[in-house]
Amino acid sequence: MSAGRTARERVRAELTREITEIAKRQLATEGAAGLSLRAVAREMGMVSSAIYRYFPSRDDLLTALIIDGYNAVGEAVERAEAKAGNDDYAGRWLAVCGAVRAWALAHPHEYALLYGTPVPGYEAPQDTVPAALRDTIVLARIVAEAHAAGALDPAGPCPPTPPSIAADMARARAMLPMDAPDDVIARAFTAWAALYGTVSFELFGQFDNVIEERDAYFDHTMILLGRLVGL
Amino acid sequence: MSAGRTARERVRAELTREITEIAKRQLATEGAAGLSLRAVAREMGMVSSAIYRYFPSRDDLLTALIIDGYNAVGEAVERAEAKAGNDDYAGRWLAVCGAVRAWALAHPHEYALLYGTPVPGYEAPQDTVPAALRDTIVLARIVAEAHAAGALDPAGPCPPTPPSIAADMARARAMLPMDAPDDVIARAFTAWAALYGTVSFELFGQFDNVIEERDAYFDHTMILLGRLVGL
DNA sequence: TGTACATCAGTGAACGCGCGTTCACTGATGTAC
DNA sequence: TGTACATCAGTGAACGCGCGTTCACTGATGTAC
Repeated sequence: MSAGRTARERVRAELTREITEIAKRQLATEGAAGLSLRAVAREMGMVSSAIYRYFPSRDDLLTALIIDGYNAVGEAVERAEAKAGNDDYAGRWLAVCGAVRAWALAHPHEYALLYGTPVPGYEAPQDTVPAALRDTIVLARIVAEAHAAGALDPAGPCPPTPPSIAADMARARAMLPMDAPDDVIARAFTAWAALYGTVSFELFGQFDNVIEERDAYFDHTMILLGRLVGL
Repeated sequence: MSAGRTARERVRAELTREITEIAKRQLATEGAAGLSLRAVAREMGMVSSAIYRYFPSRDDLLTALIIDGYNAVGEAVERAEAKAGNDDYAGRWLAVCGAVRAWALAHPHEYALLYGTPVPGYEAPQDTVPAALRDTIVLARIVAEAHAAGALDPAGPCPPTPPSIAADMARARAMLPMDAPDDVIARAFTAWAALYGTVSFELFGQFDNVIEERDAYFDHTMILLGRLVGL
C-alpha cells in the first residue's frame, strides 16, 4: 500500500510514469485527438492490450494527463510567485502571468488539452478539480492580500456588481483564499479569464499577422489587466 | 461563370451548400476532429467518393466551414452594432460582446473550430483572413469613432505602450479602421482578447462550479472591459 | 528455508469499426455545328 | 431543329491504414504455511 514496497510495485509505478511521459510526448506532436493507446504501447515496446494493466481505458489516461498538466501549471505559477517580492503585488501578478504564458508556450498541446476545445466524448471527472484550482488559488491570494493590505487602487470608478452574481461571488470567497468584496472578486475573475484568453489567442493563431512583438505586447496587456484589478 | 446559368451549375451550387450544411450539423454533434467526408456522403445519400466532385479534400471542406463561421460571427456582430445607438459607444461595445457570446452559445462547435484548439494537421489558407477580420473591424470602428468624438475616457492613468510594439500598432492602424494612438489600440486589443477569453472559458467549462449566473456575470465583465478601454 | 498456491504482467489473435483517397466506369447533361 | 461529341456527376470496388477493447493463455513474481 505504501510507495515501492515490493519490486513489482516499484516497476509498476515506474512503468505507469513512463506511459504518461510517452503519452505527453505524443500529445505534443499529434494533439489530444491523435493520442492513441496503441501508439503509446508501440513506443513502450509492448503489445497494445498490455496498456490495460495500467489504465483501464483511453479516457483514464487522458484524465491522468490533465491532472499532471494542471499540476504543472500550478507548480510553475507557485514558483514564479514565490520569487517575486511579498508586498509587490503588481510584480507578483505579472510574474504569475508570465509563468502561465511560458508554460503554455513550452507545452502548447498540453495547454490546449486544459484550456482549449474540450475533447469530444470525454468528460473530466471530479478528480481534476483540486489540480485545476492551483493556479487560480495563487491569483486569488495575490488579490486578496493586496486588498487586505489596502494596496488595491482600482483604476477609475467601480461599477457595482449586479446583485444576481452575489451568490457566485460568495461561493468564490469560500472556495478560494479570497476575502474581498464582490466587485474586487469580479475584477479578479475578469483579469483571470483575460489572461488565459490572451495566451490562447497567441497560441491558437489569432495574433498571427497581427502581433509580432509578443513578449512586449503580452507584458503590456498584463499591466493593463493588473491596473483593472487595482494592482 | 455567372451564378446559376445552366441547370447543372444551379444543382452544383445547391449541393455544395447542402454538403456544408450537413458538415456543420456533424460538427455540432461530433466536433471538428470527428468530421468525416464519408459520414457527410452517407447523409447526402451519395457514395463517399462523390464528395470529391465538390471538395477536393477534407481540408477544403474545413476551410469552407471556417470561412462560413467567421462570416456568421461577423454578420451577427454587424447586425447587433447597427441596432445600437450611433453615439452610444459603450452600448455598441456591449451589443457586440453580447452578439459574439450569443452566437458562440448557439454554435459551440463552430465557435471552437474558429477560436479553440487548432485542428491538428490543418493549416488555414489565406482565404480565411478577410472573413476572420469582420468582427475585429467592427470592434475597431467603435473604439476609433469614440476616440475621434473625444468620448474615450480611459479609467485611471494610462501606462505608456512599450516602443517595441509601435510597429504592431501601426500595422493594426493600417489594417483596421482604427485611427487612434498606440495606447488606445493596445487597450482595444486587450479587451478584444479578453472578450473571447471570457466566452471560451464559459464554453469550454472553466466556469463550471464557479459561475452560475452567466448572463449577469458576462455583462458585468464586459462593462469592466469597456471601462478599461474608456468606453 | 522450502514448497504449493495465488496473483499479476504481458502475449497474440481476434472483433468490429471507421477513415481519406484513387480509379476505371456508366450514364446523363450541355455545346457546337 | 437535330445530331455528334465533350464534359461532368455519381458509382462501386479497392487500397492501406489505424483505432479501442476483449479474451484465453503463459510464465514470472509474491505470499502463506
